[in-house]
Amino acid sequence: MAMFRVCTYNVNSIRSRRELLFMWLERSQVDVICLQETKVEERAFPFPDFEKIGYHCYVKGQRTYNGVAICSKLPLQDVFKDTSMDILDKESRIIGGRLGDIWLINVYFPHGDLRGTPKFTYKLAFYQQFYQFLAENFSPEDKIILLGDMNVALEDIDVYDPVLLRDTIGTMEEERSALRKILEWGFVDTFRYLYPNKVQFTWWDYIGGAVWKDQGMRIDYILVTKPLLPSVRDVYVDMWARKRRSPKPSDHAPVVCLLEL
Amino acid sequence: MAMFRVCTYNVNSIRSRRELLFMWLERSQVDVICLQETKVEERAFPFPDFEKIGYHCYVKGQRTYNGVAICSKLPLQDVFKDTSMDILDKESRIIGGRLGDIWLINVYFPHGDLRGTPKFTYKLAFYQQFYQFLAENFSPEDKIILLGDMNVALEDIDVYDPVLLRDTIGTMEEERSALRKILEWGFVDTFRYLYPNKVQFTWWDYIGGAVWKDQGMRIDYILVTKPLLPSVRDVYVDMWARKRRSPKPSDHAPVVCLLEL
DNA sequence: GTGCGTGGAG
DNA sequence: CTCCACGCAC
Repeated sequence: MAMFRVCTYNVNSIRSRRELLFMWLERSQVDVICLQETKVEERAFPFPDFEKIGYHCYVKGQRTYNGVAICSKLPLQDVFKDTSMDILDKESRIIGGRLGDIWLINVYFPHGDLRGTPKFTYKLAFYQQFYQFLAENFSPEDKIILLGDMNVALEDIDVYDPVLLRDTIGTMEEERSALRKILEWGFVDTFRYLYPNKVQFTWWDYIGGAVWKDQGMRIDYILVTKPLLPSVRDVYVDMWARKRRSPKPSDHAPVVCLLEL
Repeated sequence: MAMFRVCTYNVNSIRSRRELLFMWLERSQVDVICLQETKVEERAFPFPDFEKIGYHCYVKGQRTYNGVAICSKLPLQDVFKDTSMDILDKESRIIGGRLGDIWLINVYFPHGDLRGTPKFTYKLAFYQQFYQFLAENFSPEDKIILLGDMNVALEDIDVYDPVLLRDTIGTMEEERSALRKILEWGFVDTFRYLYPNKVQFTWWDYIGGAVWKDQGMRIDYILVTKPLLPSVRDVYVDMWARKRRSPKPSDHAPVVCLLEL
Protein backbone atom coordinates (compact mmCIF):
# COMPACT_ATOMS: atom_id res chain seq x y z
CA MET A 1 0.00 0.00 0.00
CA ALA A 2 1.51 3.25 -1.15
CA MET A 3 0.20 6.75 -1.64
CA PHE A 4 0.33 7.84 -5.22
CA ARG A 5 -0.16 11.38 -6.45
CA VAL A 6 -1.22 12.01 -10.03
CA CYS A 7 -1.77 15.43 -11.44
CA THR A 8 -3.08 17.27 -14.50
CA TYR A 9 -1.79 20.73 -15.33
CA ASN A 10 -2.39 22.90 -18.35
CA VAL A 11 0.79 24.96 -18.13
CA ASN A 12 0.12 27.31 -21.06
CA SER A 13 3.67 26.99 -22.43
CA ILE A 14 6.30 25.03 -20.60
CA ARG A 15 9.04 27.43 -21.64
CA SER A 16 7.50 30.43 -19.95
CA ARG A 17 6.41 28.31 -16.98
CA ARG A 18 9.61 26.37 -16.36
CA GLU A 19 10.75 28.16 -13.24
CA LEU A 20 7.34 28.22 -11.57
CA LEU A 21 6.56 24.64 -12.58
CA PHE A 22 9.70 23.31 -10.93
CA MET A 23 9.10 25.34 -7.81
CA TRP A 24 5.67 23.76 -7.69
CA LEU A 25 6.94 20.24 -8.36
CA GLU A 26 9.31 20.52 -5.43
CA ARG A 27 6.42 21.43 -3.14
CA SER A 28 3.81 19.08 -4.51
CA GLN A 29 5.82 15.87 -4.75
CA VAL A 30 3.52 14.34 -7.34
CA ASP A 31 4.40 10.95 -8.77
CA VAL A 32 2.94 11.68 -12.18
CA ILE A 33 2.29 15.03 -13.83
CA CYS A 34 0.30 15.22 -17.03
CA LEU A 35 0.90 18.46 -18.88
CA GLN A 36 -1.14 20.18 -21.57
CA GLU A 37 -0.36 23.13 -23.81
CA THR A 38 3.37 22.67 -23.51
CA LYS A 39 3.69 24.54 -26.85
CA VAL A 40 7.08 23.11 -27.75
CA GLU A 41 8.41 20.51 -30.07
CA GLU A 42 9.85 17.46 -28.35
CA ARG A 43 13.44 18.61 -28.96
CA ALA A 44 12.77 21.82 -26.98
CA PHE A 45 11.14 20.07 -24.03
CA PRO A 46 13.15 20.51 -20.79
CA PHE A 47 13.95 16.82 -20.30
CA PRO A 48 17.10 17.48 -18.23
CA ASP A 49 15.23 19.55 -15.65
CA PHE A 50 12.74 16.76 -15.12
CA GLU A 51 15.36 14.02 -15.12
CA LYS A 52 17.36 15.90 -12.51
CA ILE A 53 14.47 15.52 -10.07
CA GLY A 54 13.72 11.94 -11.02
CA TYR A 55 11.01 12.06 -13.65
CA HIS A 56 10.82 10.04 -16.85
CA CYS A 57 9.24 12.13 -19.58
CA TYR A 58 7.06 11.12 -22.49
CA VAL A 59 6.33 13.99 -24.80
CA LYS A 60 4.11 14.62 -27.79
CA GLY A 61 5.16 18.06 -28.91
CA GLN A 62 4.15 20.62 -31.47
CA ARG A 63 5.33 24.16 -31.99
CA THR A 64 3.21 27.14 -30.87
CA TYR A 65 0.03 25.29 -29.93
CA ASN A 66 -1.09 22.23 -27.97
CA GLY A 67 1.54 19.71 -26.92
CA VAL A 68 1.11 17.16 -24.12
CA ALA A 69 3.47 15.26 -21.88
CA ILE A 70 3.52 12.73 -19.07
CA CYS A 71 6.32 12.96 -16.52
CA SER A 72 6.48 10.10 -14.07
CA LYS A 73 8.78 9.05 -11.25
CA LEU A 74 8.31 5.46 -12.40
CA PRO A 75 8.88 4.62 -16.06
CA LEU A 76 5.80 3.99 -18.19
CA GLN A 77 5.15 1.03 -20.41
CA ASP A 78 3.28 0.93 -23.73
CA VAL A 79 3.49 4.67 -24.24
CA PHE A 80 1.38 5.82 -27.17
CA LYS A 81 1.37 9.17 -28.93
CA ASP A 82 -0.85 8.17 -31.81
CA THR A 83 -4.28 6.66 -31.94
CA SER A 84 -4.51 6.02 -35.69
CA MET A 85 -7.65 8.13 -35.66
CA ASP A 86 -7.52 11.14 -37.93
CA ILE A 87 -9.19 13.78 -35.80
CA LEU A 88 -7.39 12.76 -32.61
CA ASP A 89 -3.99 12.68 -34.30
CA LYS A 90 -4.36 15.92 -36.25
CA GLU A 91 -2.75 17.94 -33.47
CA SER A 92 -0.64 17.00 -30.43
CA ARG A 93 -3.41 16.48 -27.91
CA ILE A 94 -3.17 12.92 -26.63
CA ILE A 95 -0.49 10.88 -24.93
CA GLY A 96 -0.91 7.75 -22.87
CA GLY A 97 0.89 4.90 -21.22
CA ARG A 98 0.70 2.15 -18.64
CA LEU A 99 2.00 2.09 -15.11
CA GLY A 100 1.67 -1.51 -13.91
CA ASP A 101 -2.00 -2.29 -14.46
CA ILE A 102 -3.10 1.32 -14.61
CA TRP A 103 -3.53 3.16 -17.87
CA LEU A 104 -2.90 6.88 -17.95
CA ILE A 105 -4.48 8.90 -20.76
CA ASN A 106 -3.62 12.57 -20.89
CA VAL A 107 -5.78 14.64 -23.24
CA TYR A 108 -5.98 18.28 -24.19
CA PHE A 109 -9.47 18.57 -25.66
CA PRO A 110 -10.02 21.40 -28.17
CA HIS A 111 -11.22 24.76 -26.90
CA GLY A 112 -13.90 25.19 -29.54
CA ASP A 113 -13.85 28.98 -29.98
CA LEU A 114 -17.53 29.73 -30.64
CA ARG A 115 -20.58 27.68 -31.47
CA GLY A 116 -20.96 27.30 -35.21
CA THR A 117 -17.29 27.78 -36.04
CA PRO A 118 -15.10 25.07 -37.62
CA LYS A 119 -13.26 24.86 -34.27
CA PHE A 120 -16.48 24.06 -32.50
CA THR A 121 -17.25 21.32 -35.00
CA TYR A 122 -13.72 20.01 -34.47
CA LYS A 123 -14.24 19.97 -30.69
CA LEU A 124 -17.41 17.89 -30.93
CA ALA A 125 -15.87 15.58 -33.54
CA PHE A 126 -12.82 15.18 -31.32
CA TYR A 127 -15.03 14.17 -28.37
CA GLN A 128 -16.92 11.73 -30.53
CA GLN A 129 -13.80 10.15 -31.96
CA PHE A 130 -12.24 9.99 -28.51
CA TYR A 131 -15.28 8.01 -27.34
CA GLN A 132 -14.75 5.65 -30.25
CA PHE A 133 -11.05 5.36 -29.36
CA LEU A 134 -11.99 4.39 -25.81
CA ALA A 135 -14.59 1.87 -26.86
CA GLU A 136 -12.28 0.23 -29.37
CA ASN A 137 -9.18 0.03 -27.21
CA PHE A 138 -10.28 -0.20 -23.59
CA SER A 139 -12.87 -1.66 -21.32
CA PRO A 140 -14.58 0.03 -18.37
CA GLU A 141 -13.22 -2.88 -16.35
CA ASP A 142 -9.66 -1.68 -17.01
CA LYS A 143 -7.97 0.55 -14.51
CA ILE A 144 -7.76 3.84 -16.37
CA ILE A 145 -7.00 7.37 -15.27
CA LEU A 146 -8.22 9.80 -17.91
CA LEU A 147 -7.08 13.29 -17.13
CA GLY A 148 -6.47 16.62 -18.75
CA ASP A 149 -8.04 19.84 -19.89
CA MET A 150 -11.48 18.84 -21.15
CA ASN A 151 -12.47 22.43 -21.96
CA VAL A 152 -15.99 21.72 -20.70
CA ALA A 153 -17.58 22.66 -17.38
CA LEU A 154 -19.88 19.72 -16.72
CA GLU A 155 -22.55 21.41 -14.62
CA ASP A 156 -23.70 24.84 -13.59
CA ILE A 157 -21.89 24.42 -10.29
CA ASP A 158 -18.68 24.24 -12.31
CA VAL A 159 -18.83 27.85 -13.52
CA TYR A 160 -18.82 31.02 -11.45
CA ASP A 161 -21.91 32.51 -13.08
CA PRO A 162 -24.04 30.02 -15.02
CA VAL A 163 -26.54 32.68 -16.08
CA LEU A 164 -23.91 35.04 -17.44
CA LEU A 165 -22.08 32.19 -19.11
CA ARG A 166 -25.14 30.41 -20.49
CA ASP A 167 -24.38 29.09 -23.96
CA THR A 168 -20.82 30.35 -23.96
CA ILE A 169 -17.96 28.05 -24.84
CA GLY A 170 -17.39 25.26 -22.34
CA THR A 171 -20.92 25.36 -20.92
CA MET A 172 -23.04 24.43 -23.93
CA GLU A 173 -25.31 21.43 -23.79
CA GLU A 174 -23.71 19.65 -26.76
CA GLU A 175 -20.27 20.00 -25.12
CA ARG A 176 -21.55 18.80 -21.76
CA SER A 177 -23.27 15.80 -23.27
CA ALA A 178 -20.08 14.96 -25.20
CA LEU A 179 -18.13 14.83 -21.94
CA ARG A 180 -20.99 13.12 -20.12
CA LYS A 181 -20.89 10.38 -22.75
CA ILE A 182 -17.25 9.72 -21.83
CA LEU A 183 -18.25 9.45 -18.18
CA GLU A 184 -21.15 7.20 -19.01
CA TRP A 185 -18.82 4.86 -20.84
CA GLY A 186 -17.26 4.09 -17.48
CA PHE A 187 -15.53 7.01 -15.82
CA VAL A 188 -16.12 8.80 -12.56
CA ASP A 189 -15.32 12.48 -12.10
CA THR A 190 -13.22 12.05 -8.96
CA PHE A 191 -13.57 15.61 -7.77
CA ARG A 192 -17.36 15.74 -8.04
CA TYR A 193 -17.60 12.22 -6.62
CA LEU A 194 -15.80 13.24 -3.44
CA TYR A 195 -17.19 16.77 -3.25
CA PRO A 196 -20.73 16.76 -4.66
CA ASN A 197 -21.47 20.35 -3.69
CA LYS A 198 -18.07 22.01 -3.70
CA VAL A 199 -17.55 25.03 -5.91
CA GLN A 200 -13.98 24.81 -7.14
CA PHE A 201 -12.56 26.01 -10.41
CA THR A 202 -9.42 25.02 -12.29
CA TRP A 203 -9.21 27.84 -14.81
CA TRP A 204 -9.59 31.62 -14.52
CA ASP A 205 -9.30 34.04 -17.41
CA TYR A 206 -6.25 36.29 -17.31
CA ILE A 207 -8.47 39.18 -18.31
CA GLY A 208 -9.78 41.39 -15.53
CA GLY A 209 -7.90 39.53 -12.80
CA ALA A 210 -10.66 36.90 -12.68
CA VAL A 211 -8.68 34.70 -10.31
CA TRP A 212 -8.79 37.34 -7.56
CA LYS A 213 -12.60 37.30 -7.74
CA ASP A 214 -12.66 33.51 -8.16
CA GLN A 215 -14.48 33.92 -11.46
CA GLY A 216 -13.47 30.68 -13.09
CA MET A 217 -14.57 27.36 -14.47
CA ARG A 218 -13.82 23.72 -13.65
CA ILE A 219 -12.60 22.35 -16.97
CA ASP A 220 -9.63 20.20 -15.87
CA TYR A 221 -10.50 16.75 -14.65
CA ILE A 222 -9.12 13.56 -13.26
CA LEU A 223 -11.49 10.75 -14.23
CA VAL A 224 -11.06 7.13 -13.17
CA THR A 225 -12.77 3.91 -14.14
CA LYS A 226 -14.74 2.14 -11.40
CA PRO A 227 -12.04 -0.43 -10.55
CA LEU A 228 -9.87 2.49 -9.40
CA LEU A 229 -12.53 4.30 -7.43
CA PRO A 230 -11.87 2.49 -4.12
CA SER A 231 -8.27 3.69 -4.32
CA VAL A 232 -9.12 7.37 -4.60
CA ARG A 233 -8.31 9.13 -1.32
CA ASP A 234 -8.59 12.77 -2.30
CA VAL A 235 -8.69 15.25 -5.16
CA TYR A 236 -7.80 18.89 -4.88
CA VAL A 237 -6.96 21.96 -6.91
CA ASP A 238 -3.64 23.49 -5.91
CA MET A 239 -3.85 27.29 -6.02
CA TRP A 240 -0.27 27.99 -4.98
CA ALA A 241 1.05 28.82 -8.45
CA ARG A 242 -2.13 30.36 -9.80
CA LYS A 243 -2.27 32.95 -7.02
CA ARG A 244 1.26 34.18 -7.54
CA ARG A 245 1.99 37.30 -9.50
CA SER A 246 5.51 36.35 -10.47
CA PRO A 247 6.77 34.30 -12.13
CA LYS A 248 3.58 34.61 -14.13
CA PRO A 249 1.40 31.56 -13.68
CA SER A 250 -0.65 29.61 -16.19
CA ASP A 251 -4.33 30.53 -16.36
CA HIS A 252 -5.03 26.98 -15.12
CA ALA A 253 -4.29 25.45 -11.73
CA PRO A 254 -3.10 21.88 -11.32
CA VAL A 255 -5.55 19.23 -10.14
CA VAL A 256 -4.04 16.52 -7.96
CA CYS A 257 -5.51 13.11 -7.13
CA LEU A 258 -4.29 10.92 -4.27
CA LEU A 259 -4.64 7.20 -4.73
CA GLU A 260 -3.81 4.46 -2.28
CA LEU A 261 -2.54 1.55 -4.31
CA MET B 1 31.72 72.49 -2.90
CA ALA B 2 29.68 69.35 -3.49
CA MET B 3 30.27 66.15 -5.36
CA PHE B 4 27.91 65.75 -8.26
CA ARG B 5 27.36 62.56 -10.23
CA VAL B 6 26.00 62.74 -13.74
CA CYS B 7 25.38 59.72 -15.87
CA THR B 8 24.46 58.63 -19.39
CA TYR B 9 22.75 55.31 -19.96
CA ASN B 10 21.27 53.83 -23.11
CA VAL B 11 18.78 51.50 -21.45
CA ASN B 12 17.40 49.85 -24.59
CA SER B 13 13.78 50.12 -23.42
CA ILE B 14 12.92 51.47 -20.03
CA ARG B 15 9.99 49.08 -19.68
CA SER B 16 12.08 45.96 -19.93
CA ARG B 17 14.85 47.55 -17.85
CA ARG B 18 12.78 49.03 -15.07
CA GLU B 19 13.68 46.58 -12.33
CA LEU B 20 17.39 46.50 -13.10
CA LEU B 21 17.60 50.25 -13.61
CA PHE B 22 16.17 50.96 -10.18
CA MET B 23 18.43 48.42 -8.55
CA TRP B 24 21.32 50.23 -10.21
CA LEU B 25 20.09 53.69 -9.22
CA GLU B 26 19.95 52.66 -5.59
CA ARG B 27 23.58 51.56 -5.76
CA SER B 28 24.97 54.33 -7.90
CA GLN B 29 23.42 57.35 -6.22
CA VAL B 30 23.74 59.55 -9.30
CA ASP B 31 22.35 63.07 -9.16
CA VAL B 32 21.40 63.13 -12.83
CA ILE B 33 20.74 60.24 -15.17
CA CYS B 34 20.36 60.84 -18.89
CA LEU B 35 18.59 57.99 -20.62
CA GLN B 36 18.47 57.01 -24.27
CA GLU B 37 16.34 54.51 -26.13
CA THR B 38 13.58 54.58 -23.55
CA LYS B 39 11.21 53.38 -26.31
CA VAL B 40 8.06 54.66 -24.65
CA GLU B 41 5.73 57.54 -25.13
CA GLU B 42 5.77 60.06 -22.32
CA ARG B 43 2.51 58.76 -20.85
CA ALA B 44 4.08 55.30 -20.38
CA PHE B 45 7.26 56.58 -18.73
CA PRO B 46 7.60 55.34 -15.12
CA PHE B 47 7.47 58.78 -13.50
CA PRO B 48 6.19 57.47 -10.13
CA ASP B 49 9.14 55.10 -9.70
CA PHE B 50 11.59 57.94 -10.22
CA GLU B 51 9.65 60.39 -8.08
CA LYS B 52 9.54 57.89 -5.24
CA ILE B 53 13.34 58.03 -5.03
CA GLY B 54 13.57 61.76 -5.47
CA TYR B 55 14.09 62.38 -9.18
CA HIS B 56 12.41 65.00 -11.32
CA CYS B 57 11.90 63.62 -14.82
CA TYR B 58 11.91 65.35 -18.17
CA VAL B 59 10.94 63.05 -20.99
CA LYS B 60 10.85 63.20 -24.76
CA GLY B 61 9.15 59.99 -25.69
CA GLN B 62 8.23 58.09 -28.80
CA ARG B 63 6.77 54.67 -29.21
CA THR B 64 8.97 51.69 -30.23
CA TYR B 65 12.18 53.56 -31.05
CA ASN B 66 14.41 56.24 -29.61
CA GLY B 67 13.13 58.30 -26.69
CA VAL B 68 15.31 60.26 -24.27
CA ALA B 69 14.89 61.50 -20.71
CA ILE B 70 16.71 63.40 -18.01
CA CYS B 71 16.02 62.45 -14.42
CA SER B 72 17.54 64.75 -11.84
CA LYS B 73 17.48 65.05 -8.05
CA LEU B 74 17.36 68.83 -8.48
CA PRO B 75 14.71 70.31 -10.78
CA LEU B 76 15.92 71.58 -14.16
CA GLN B 77 15.23 74.97 -15.66
CA ASP B 78 14.72 75.87 -19.31
CA VAL B 79 14.03 72.30 -20.36
CA PHE B 80 13.86 71.92 -24.13
CA LYS B 81 12.64 69.00 -26.17
CA ASP B 82 12.70 70.70 -29.54
CA THR B 83 15.41 72.51 -31.40
CA SER B 84 13.36 73.87 -34.30
CA MET B 85 15.75 72.07 -36.61
CA ASP B 86 14.11 69.56 -38.90
CA ILE B 87 16.58 66.69 -38.78
CA LEU B 88 17.15 66.91 -35.04
CA ASP B 89 13.44 67.06 -34.27
CA LYS B 90 12.37 64.31 -36.66
CA GLU B 91 12.68 61.65 -33.94
CA SER B 92 12.89 61.80 -30.14
CA ARG B 93 16.64 62.06 -29.77
CA ILE B 94 17.42 65.25 -27.89
CA ILE B 95 16.43 66.69 -24.56
CA GLY B 96 18.20 69.39 -22.59
CA GLY B 97 17.90 71.70 -19.64
CA ARG B 98 19.75 73.89 -17.21
CA LEU B 99 20.88 73.15 -13.69
CA GLY B 100 22.06 76.45 -12.24
CA ASP B 101 24.69 77.65 -14.69
CA ILE B 102 25.28 74.24 -16.21
CA TRP B 103 23.53 73.09 -19.37
CA LEU B 104 22.79 69.43 -19.82
CA ILE B 105 22.24 68.14 -23.35
CA ASN B 106 21.28 64.50 -23.68
CA VAL B 107 21.44 63.12 -27.21
CA TYR B 108 20.84 59.76 -28.81
CA PHE B 109 22.70 60.07 -32.11
CA PRO B 110 21.47 57.82 -34.94
CA HIS B 111 23.01 54.40 -35.37
CA GLY B 112 23.52 54.71 -39.14
CA ASP B 113 22.99 51.10 -40.19
CA LEU B 114 25.46 50.78 -43.10
CA ARG B 115 27.48 53.20 -45.17
CA GLY B 116 25.54 54.32 -48.19
CA THR B 117 22.10 53.71 -46.71
CA PRO B 118 19.54 56.48 -46.03
CA LYS B 119 20.13 55.89 -42.33
CA PHE B 120 23.81 56.59 -42.74
CA THR B 121 23.04 59.82 -44.57
CA TYR B 122 20.66 60.70 -41.76
CA LYS B 123 23.35 60.07 -39.16
CA LEU B 124 25.84 62.40 -40.83
CA ALA B 125 23.15 65.03 -41.44
CA PHE B 126 22.12 64.75 -37.80
CA TYR B 127 25.70 65.36 -36.66
CA GLN B 128 26.01 68.30 -38.98
CA GLN B 129 22.76 69.86 -37.86
CA PHE B 130 23.63 69.24 -34.23
CA TYR B 131 26.84 71.19 -34.76
CA GLN B 132 24.79 74.01 -36.21
CA PHE B 133 22.42 73.83 -33.23
CA LEU B 134 25.37 74.15 -30.85
CA ALA B 135 26.94 77.04 -32.73
CA GLU B 136 23.67 78.94 -32.93
CA ASN B 137 22.54 78.46 -29.35
CA PHE B 138 25.61 78.06 -27.18
CA SER B 139 29.13 79.28 -26.68
CA PRO B 140 32.16 77.16 -25.80
CA GLU B 141 32.47 79.51 -22.81
CA ASP B 142 29.18 78.17 -21.43
CA LYS B 143 29.25 75.37 -18.92
CA ILE B 144 27.77 72.51 -20.90
CA ILE B 145 27.64 68.77 -20.31
CA LEU B 146 26.87 67.01 -23.60
CA LEU B 147 26.27 63.37 -23.02
CA GLY B 148 24.63 60.38 -24.56
CA ASP B 149 24.99 57.58 -27.05
CA MET B 150 27.01 59.08 -29.91
CA ASN B 151 27.12 55.81 -31.87
CA VAL B 152 30.70 56.56 -32.86
CA ALA B 153 33.94 55.13 -31.48
CA LEU B 154 36.32 58.07 -31.74
CA GLU B 155 39.62 56.25 -32.09
CA ASP B 156 40.98 52.77 -32.70
CA ILE B 157 41.56 52.40 -28.97
CA ASP B 158 37.79 52.70 -28.54
CA VAL B 159 37.01 49.43 -30.30
CA TYR B 160 38.09 45.92 -29.37
CA ASP B 161 39.46 45.05 -32.81
CA PRO B 162 40.13 48.04 -35.07
CA VAL B 163 41.31 45.87 -37.93
CA LEU B 164 38.29 43.60 -37.88
CA LEU B 165 35.97 46.56 -37.48
CA ARG B 166 37.63 48.84 -40.02
CA ASP B 167 34.97 50.69 -41.96
CA THR B 168 32.12 49.16 -40.06
CA ILE B 169 29.42 51.34 -38.53
CA GLY B 170 30.64 53.56 -35.70
CA THR B 171 34.28 53.47 -36.76
CA MET B 172 34.20 55.11 -40.16
CA GLU B 173 36.22 58.21 -40.82
CA GLU B 174 33.27 60.39 -41.79
CA GLU B 175 31.52 59.45 -38.53
CA ARG B 176 34.62 60.07 -36.45
CA SER B 177 35.23 63.43 -38.03
CA ALA B 178 31.59 64.38 -37.44
CA LEU B 179 32.03 63.70 -33.72
CA ARG B 180 35.48 65.26 -33.69
CA LYS B 181 33.95 68.42 -35.09
CA ILE B 182 31.67 68.61 -32.05
CA LEU B 183 34.68 68.24 -29.78
CA GLU B 184 36.62 70.85 -31.70
CA TRP B 185 33.78 73.29 -31.24
CA GLY B 186 34.62 73.28 -27.58
CA PHE B 187 34.10 69.94 -25.83
CA VAL B 188 36.45 67.62 -24.03
CA ASP B 189 35.90 63.86 -23.94
CA THR B 190 36.17 63.51 -20.17
CA PHE B 191 36.97 59.82 -20.20
CA ARG B 192 39.81 60.07 -22.71
CA TYR B 193 41.06 63.26 -21.04
CA LEU B 194 41.50 61.49 -17.71
CA TYR B 195 42.52 58.12 -19.14
CA PRO B 196 44.49 58.70 -22.35
CA ASN B 197 45.45 55.07 -22.80
CA LYS B 198 42.66 53.16 -21.10
CA VAL B 199 40.74 50.60 -23.10
CA GLN B 200 37.20 50.74 -21.85
CA PHE B 201 34.02 50.10 -23.76
CA THR B 202 30.42 51.17 -23.10
CA TRP B 203 28.58 48.89 -25.50
CA TRP B 204 28.86 45.18 -26.30
CA ASP B 205 26.75 43.36 -28.86
CA TYR B 206 24.23 40.92 -27.42
CA ILE B 207 25.22 38.48 -30.13
CA GLY B 208 27.80 35.88 -29.22
CA GLY B 209 28.10 37.00 -25.61
CA ALA B 210 30.52 39.76 -26.63
CA VAL B 211 30.51 41.26 -23.14
CA TRP B 212 32.10 38.14 -21.66
CA LYS B 213 35.03 38.52 -24.06
CA ASP B 214 35.04 42.33 -23.64
CA GLN B 215 34.46 42.73 -27.35
CA GLY B 216 32.84 46.14 -27.33
CA MET B 217 33.06 49.74 -28.38
CA ARG B 218 33.17 53.06 -26.55
CA ILE B 219 30.25 54.94 -28.06
CA ASP B 220 28.67 56.57 -24.99
CA TYR B 221 30.29 59.80 -23.86
CA ILE B 222 30.21 62.52 -21.32
CA LEU B 223 31.66 65.65 -22.92
CA VAL B 224 32.14 68.94 -21.11
CA THR B 225 33.09 72.42 -22.22
CA LYS B 226 36.41 73.78 -20.94
CA PRO B 227 34.94 75.90 -18.13
CA LEU B 228 33.75 72.66 -16.53
CA LEU B 229 36.94 70.71 -17.01
CA PRO B 230 38.54 71.77 -13.68
CA SER B 231 35.51 70.35 -11.89
CA VAL B 232 35.81 66.88 -13.37
CA ARG B 233 37.07 64.45 -10.72
CA ASP B 234 36.51 61.13 -12.39
CA VAL B 235 34.70 59.24 -15.15
CA TYR B 236 33.96 55.55 -15.15
CA VAL B 237 31.90 52.88 -16.85
CA ASP B 238 29.80 50.91 -14.39
CA MET B 239 29.68 47.25 -15.40
CA TRP B 240 27.45 46.07 -12.57
CA ALA B 241 24.25 45.82 -14.60
CA ARG B 242 25.87 44.83 -17.89
CA LYS B 243 27.52 41.78 -16.38
CA ARG B 244 24.35 40.39 -14.89
CA ARG B 245 22.41 37.67 -16.61
CA SER B 246 19.08 38.49 -15.03
CA PRO B 247 17.22 40.72 -15.11
CA LYS B 248 18.49 41.06 -18.64
CA PRO B 249 20.64 44.16 -19.00
CA SER B 250 20.86 46.73 -21.76
CA ASP B 251 23.61 46.15 -24.30
CA HIS B 252 25.11 49.44 -23.06
CA ALA B 253 26.66 50.20 -19.68
CA PRO B 254 26.16 53.52 -17.89
CA VAL B 255 28.97 56.07 -17.93
CA VAL B 256 29.24 58.18 -14.79
CA CYS B 257 31.10 61.45 -14.33
CA LEU B 258 31.98 62.94 -10.95
CA LEU B 259 32.16 66.68 -10.76
CA GLU B 260 33.13 68.82 -7.80
CA LEU B 261 31.06 71.96 -8.03
C1' DG C 1 -3.81 39.15 -20.50
C1' DT C 2 -0.50 36.21 -21.79
C1' DG C 3 1.37 33.03 -24.75
C1' DC C 4 4.05 32.32 -29.72
C1' DG C 5 5.83 33.49 -34.56
C1' DT C 6 7.03 36.87 -37.62
C1' DG C 7 9.63 40.80 -39.16
C1' DG C 8 12.22 45.29 -38.36
C1' DA C 9 15.71 47.56 -35.55
C1' DG C 10 20.00 47.78 -32.92
C1' DC D 1 20.82 38.44 -29.12
C1' DT D 2 17.17 41.27 -27.45
C1' DC D 3 14.09 44.82 -28.00
C1' DC D 4 9.29 46.35 -30.21
C1' DA D 5 4.73 45.76 -33.06
C1' DC D 6 1.57 42.93 -35.04
C1' DG D 7 -1.68 39.11 -35.50
C1' DC D 8 -3.57 34.91 -33.77
C1' DA D 9 -5.03 31.63 -30.11
C1' DC D 10 -7.13 30.84 -25.81
